[in-house]
Amino acid sequence: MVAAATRQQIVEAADRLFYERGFEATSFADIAGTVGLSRGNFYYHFKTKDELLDAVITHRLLETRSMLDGWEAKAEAPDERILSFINLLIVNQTKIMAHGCPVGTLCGELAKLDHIAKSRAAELFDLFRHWLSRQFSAFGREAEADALAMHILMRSQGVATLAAAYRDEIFVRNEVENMRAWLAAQRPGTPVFPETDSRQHS
Amino acid sequence: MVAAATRQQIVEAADRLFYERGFEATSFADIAGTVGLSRGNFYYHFKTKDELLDAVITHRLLETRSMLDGWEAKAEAPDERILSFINLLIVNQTKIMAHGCPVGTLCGELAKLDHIAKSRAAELFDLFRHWLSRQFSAFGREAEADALAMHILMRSQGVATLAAAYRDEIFVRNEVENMRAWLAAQRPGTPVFPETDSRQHS
DNA sequence: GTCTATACGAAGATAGAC
DNA sequence: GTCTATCTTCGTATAGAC
Repeated sequence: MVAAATRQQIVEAADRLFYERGFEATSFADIAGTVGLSRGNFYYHFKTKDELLDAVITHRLLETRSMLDGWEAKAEAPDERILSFINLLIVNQTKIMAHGCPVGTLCGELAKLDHIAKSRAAELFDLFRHWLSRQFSAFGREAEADALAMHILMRSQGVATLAAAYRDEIFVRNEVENMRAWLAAQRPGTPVFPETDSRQHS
Repeated sequence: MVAAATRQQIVEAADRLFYERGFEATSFADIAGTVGLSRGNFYYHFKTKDELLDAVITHRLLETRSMLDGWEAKAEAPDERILSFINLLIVNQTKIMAHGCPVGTLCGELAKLDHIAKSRAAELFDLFRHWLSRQFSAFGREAEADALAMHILMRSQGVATLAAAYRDEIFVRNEVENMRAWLAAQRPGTPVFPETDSRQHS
């Protein structure tokens, strides 16, 4: 096996296991076992666990960028693009109910460990934040674009956390519907009454 | 030292360290060092780490119940009581920006570890959920009380996660303000327009 | 590039003296 | 009830053969 290919396999296995079990709880032996490598050979590719974590974060950053590019290519309208973000909670529902949001849980774990890579993991949030912010600007909400981006990011994090705690599909569907309604109400010039009701529905 | 007092000291130290560093990352040596005990003596009080975790969760459940009772005693009006919950994000802002929400992060970690105590930790969420639900019922929103409770719980989790990732006080204040506005809009009979605007403000 | 063998330290847990 | 000493397991990391 070519080194680059093996390395890639390791990164992808680590990516999955870090998400499913957490960074600290995943051992080199777990990853080596998944890939079908010996523990010894592992160190030919990654000298330390932190180096591997860095590669995993880089991998996630690339994948995230590619996903955001895909959403941009798929729709011209900024609100349709933002809907792609909201729909991620549905698309990844099963995984999220089992393991939470990959970004939120990694950042949370690294914060508690006071890990050097904490700020790099937060770049994953930044990717979403700034992409969303650009969409809200294009939506005609330049002045509040960043706050709106943070708001919807906040909601997706809250939904993911409670989805994992309760494994409740109906809750997820409800909140996704609330997010869609909220988004519709953000359109400039939309009459606030009576179509958009800030009152929550069950 | 009386056994019960030492035990209580251990539980409180573990409670703090589990919150600050996480359950797995906290060793018996850390806790013993904090309390000023030898590692050996530790096992006189708790035979396993899981037993200690159980005691910590029990302790948190008691403290949470007592806090909720306090909020009920302090205000008759259900919306004022719910405001106490929202204000928790401000009262505990410093800790939350450093370590996230104690409930959300513990549930998240135990979920990844697939730990037996996961469901017990989720009882902490249940305490808030059902208390909030009762307040929304008293507020005149019986039919949607549980969904409203989940919604505000979701928001507080999302705010806590992003607060820890960005350590941004202004974001927290903004979102707390949004939560208050949302709550005001939940009062039955409140005109939706023009006072309550579902549009987000920066 | 991959393997086996092994060093080293950390952490959970136990035994037995005081 | 608290201590010291010790056992065991596991996980990171290294050395060196193939």
